[in-house]
Amino acid sequence: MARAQLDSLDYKILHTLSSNGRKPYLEIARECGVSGAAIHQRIQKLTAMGVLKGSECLIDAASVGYDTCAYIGFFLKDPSKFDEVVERLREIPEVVEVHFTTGQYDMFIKLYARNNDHLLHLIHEELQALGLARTESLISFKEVFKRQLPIHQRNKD
Amino acid sequence: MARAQLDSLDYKILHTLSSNGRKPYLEIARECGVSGAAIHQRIQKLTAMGVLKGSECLIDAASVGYDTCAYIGFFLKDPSKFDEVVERLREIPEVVEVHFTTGQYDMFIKLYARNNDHLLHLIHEELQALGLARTESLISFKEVFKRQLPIHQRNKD
DNA sequence: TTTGAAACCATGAATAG
DNA sequence: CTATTCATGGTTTCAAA
Repeated sequence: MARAQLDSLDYKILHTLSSNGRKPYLEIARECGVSGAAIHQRIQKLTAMGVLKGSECLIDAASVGYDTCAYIGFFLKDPSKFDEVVERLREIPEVVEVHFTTGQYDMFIKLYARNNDHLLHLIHEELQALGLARTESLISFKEVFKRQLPIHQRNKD
Repeated sequence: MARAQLDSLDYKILHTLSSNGRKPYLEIARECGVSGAAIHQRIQKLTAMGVLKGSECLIDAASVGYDTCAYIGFFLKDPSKFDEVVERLREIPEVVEVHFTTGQYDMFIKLYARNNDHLLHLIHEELQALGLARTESLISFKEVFKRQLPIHQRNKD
């Protein structure tokens, strides 16, 4: 997706919703000095353009039983199987991000596991079966912070 | 945060909101066969417990001018300055995640940049000034997918 | 957990700038 | 093409039980 042509009201809406996905449109409208219907129409436009891709709640991982977060980089034994590997990664619910990267690895993923045993299980039973070579894991023992992209009123070109 | 004691209604609520942060409470209530007030009270409880930590909208990074996503691992020259470094990373808006990790690095961060030049600027001007040794960058040229933690009705112990 | 009531909000149509 | 007003029905929220 290319850079979208957005004005300052669009940015204000995105900035607002990025920190509170449930903020009422009317409240945003009051903060921006426009009508509620205007916000509603902008949000429909941003969604249709693919700039806004839904909303989700933030859940504390440890509270729901995921104590381990890890990043794993790897090369594939058979690089022609990229797409197939992606599809199989999609079926492993613990895998929450998949990137194609430059340099050090072919692919780089983020996953959550219940504990270290579960992580080992995921790596040995689920991931190795996909045909990986040279796997490297990086275990996060503390996520110090996590936040959204910076959305400015006016982004410079 | 330790594992919370949650029942299946709590999990159903989290699962529902994790894919649609704006779903009306009454609609969730109908799907779960309880009153709207019950959902409202559960969400207040989950929020007070720290299980639910707000909600945010999903924004397409490229549409708002961020074409480059990178992960950077590094060691600190002076490991006693962890906390100070975290505070300074917090002031760099492009840095969206900070982890303390085992093994390969002291710290591991995720950031977004407008383009490769901007990434280079961030690394050389902003990050190096924090006192880093042995930095390694990993540039994602495609985020194949990104999704939420798996939330099941019933998580096994 | 439920009900019920008041306040509030989302949504779309029609209209005006 | 985008914003506004307005009407309708749905939603949030709180107190009381």
